[in-house]
Amino acid sequence: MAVTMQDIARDLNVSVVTVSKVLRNQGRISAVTRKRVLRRAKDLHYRMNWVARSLVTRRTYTIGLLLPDFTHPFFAEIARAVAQTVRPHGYHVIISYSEEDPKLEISEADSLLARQVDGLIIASSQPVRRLTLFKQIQARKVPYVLIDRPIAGLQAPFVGVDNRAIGRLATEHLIARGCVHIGHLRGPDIGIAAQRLQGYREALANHGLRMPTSYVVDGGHGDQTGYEGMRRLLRARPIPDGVSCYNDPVAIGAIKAILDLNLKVPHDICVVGAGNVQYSDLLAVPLTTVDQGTCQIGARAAELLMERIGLKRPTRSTRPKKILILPKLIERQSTRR
Amino acid sequence: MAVTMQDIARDLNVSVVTVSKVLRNQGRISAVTRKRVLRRAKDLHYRMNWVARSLVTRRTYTIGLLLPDFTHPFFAEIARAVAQTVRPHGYHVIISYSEEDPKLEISEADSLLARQVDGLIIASSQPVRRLTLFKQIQARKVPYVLIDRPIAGLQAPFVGVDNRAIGRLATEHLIARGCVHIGHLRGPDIGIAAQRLQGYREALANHGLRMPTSYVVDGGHGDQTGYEGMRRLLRARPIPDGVSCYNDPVAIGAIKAILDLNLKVPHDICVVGAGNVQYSDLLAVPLTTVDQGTCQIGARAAELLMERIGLKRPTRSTRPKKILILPKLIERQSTRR
DNA sequence: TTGTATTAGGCAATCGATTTCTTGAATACA
DNA sequence: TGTATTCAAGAAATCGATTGCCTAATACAA
Repeated sequence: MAVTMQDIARDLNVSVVTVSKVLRNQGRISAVTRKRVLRRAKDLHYRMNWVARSLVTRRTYTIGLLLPDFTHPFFAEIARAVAQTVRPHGYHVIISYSEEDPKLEISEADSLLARQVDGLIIASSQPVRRLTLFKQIQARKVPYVLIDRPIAGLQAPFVGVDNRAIGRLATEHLIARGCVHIGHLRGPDIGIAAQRLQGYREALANHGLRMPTSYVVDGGHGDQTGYEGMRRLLRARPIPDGVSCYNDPVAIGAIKAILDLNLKVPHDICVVGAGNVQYSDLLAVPLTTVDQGTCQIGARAAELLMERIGLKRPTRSTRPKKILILPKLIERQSTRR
Repeated sequence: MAVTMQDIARDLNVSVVTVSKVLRNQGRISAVTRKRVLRRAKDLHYRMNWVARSLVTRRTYTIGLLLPDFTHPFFAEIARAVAQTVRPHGYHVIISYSEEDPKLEISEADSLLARQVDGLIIASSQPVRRLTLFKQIQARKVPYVLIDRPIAGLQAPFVGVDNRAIGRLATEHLIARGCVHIGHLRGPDIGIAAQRLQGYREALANHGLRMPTSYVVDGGHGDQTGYEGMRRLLRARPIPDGVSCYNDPVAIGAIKAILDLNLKVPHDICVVGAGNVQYSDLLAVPLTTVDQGTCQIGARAAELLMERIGLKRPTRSTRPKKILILPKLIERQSTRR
């Protein structure tokens, strides 16, 4: 059986209350008693039972992190940043993943709440306009922060990257590198992909450029689909001399397609990805990409959550913060000419 | 305030005990009462308070996963496999990472134990012969399983990959592909790297081959060091026509070095990595590698832990299991000729 | 001397469940 | 009819802490 405060109290002929107070540095305790308690606690290798404490304080010092998939480097890095940020506050992170399944996401969220987590960070895969999950969480008055994927029509704190800026940055970089026929391999995802596409268009517009509609092609979200998308894009005339891609895997697929046609990257065609995934610099042609500040997303989200957990009274007054991380262009081989 | 069993009991004029029994499907309860309780619970959106339950049952249905770094795809995948495996048992996973810092690892383990986790899975970064951490855990009688890195002199369940087999498989594959001058870029890590090196030597010996000592070169553990290692290896005479590498990043660096000298992979030199990291097939030359069954490691470790948590009496009788996952060769471009 | 503060520490209730033991009523059996 | 058995439900103790209020002792001021 583990050592409890009772054991210490009994040994020292004091009450558990006294022990508890000493161990929390709280209340008025004489130096002598304090020393005795501390001493005995150390001797017995006493460790607090956090479950018991949590029951009465209603704080578990645990947050839930609900992601679609933490194998993906993007989410893995977020997880690390979150864990790192909350650690100094004495918090731990319970992970959970939904595999992009809205039902599973709800049941996992439920189960995290049952464990009395003090807060939640969610990259939700709920379909648009399905707010039940969030309403439930709100009803339980558990603070939460959304990340990566904003939910339309929801008043909730959010941390994500500025996807329009990503599209803009990538495209402007191509323009700066002298590309004049700039295509875009767009992604499948409605929200994010659409915004990156919009950024692409904005950049063009800002520079008074117009591209044929055949320059925007669906590139899916993986290297396979990126490859196929690029094949299609390469049939456009004039052949593009620059491509901005929905994400890195798509860009990698695109580069393959280009090389397979005996064209050169970046000599004939420049390629920009987005995401700055690990190993981006180990590829056939190291990929210029837009870094989406993954660490920052995790860290800011965690900070925001800590803040909201901190204030007991959920201040209805202030509107929930939305934080947009500014992406940053990372130039590598694939556009350097 | 959240709904408790009390609320249900009061509403129905029954005792909490009855409610508790119904909700756990335990004890003798009449169909009528059961229905009433269930009904009311649903109406009030009752959710169990797991903290309270844990206090008395001494089960938190939570395990701790202590890794050096879960940003690394290897560990990320293990984390996923673990979470997936324990989910059906009603378990959740608290993650913690040590950043390869033994001190931090100890304090994190401590803090996980204070949270009353039911078990621990650890990829430890304790230096050799420092068993204090594990002795501590054992003293608390919390089941644990080591993964990836075995700890010498410790009687503890372990799940990892057979590293000798990795070296052997890689090298035998090169032999099968007709390579006759086979080098090895070894890693820095004493335990694992040494075993892979040994596997390399075994394979050669099994086929009656002998290589000059200059064929074994330190390749570090990243692509940068792998690049440099390969440069050195390329100065050996005769120039190797096959290289087995400590891990994938090293192999990727090696391929770069080879290509930079205007040699062709696999035509002039075959390269085999180890680890089968994500994106291995997106590289300049898709990399033949030895898959180390990452998922399996996580899954088996989790199963083992569930098993040990299951039996109340820690059976001292059976010696702790050591499970070695058999690696598997994945052939891609870099050796296909 | 009396009254008021201050200090050190403990009592009892509480958090929200589970567990063990009882109890009273209904039913079965002799 | 009397006794044994079964059944549904509850009382009380418990898990290991925290919290608010109380008390006794000492110090200080009037």
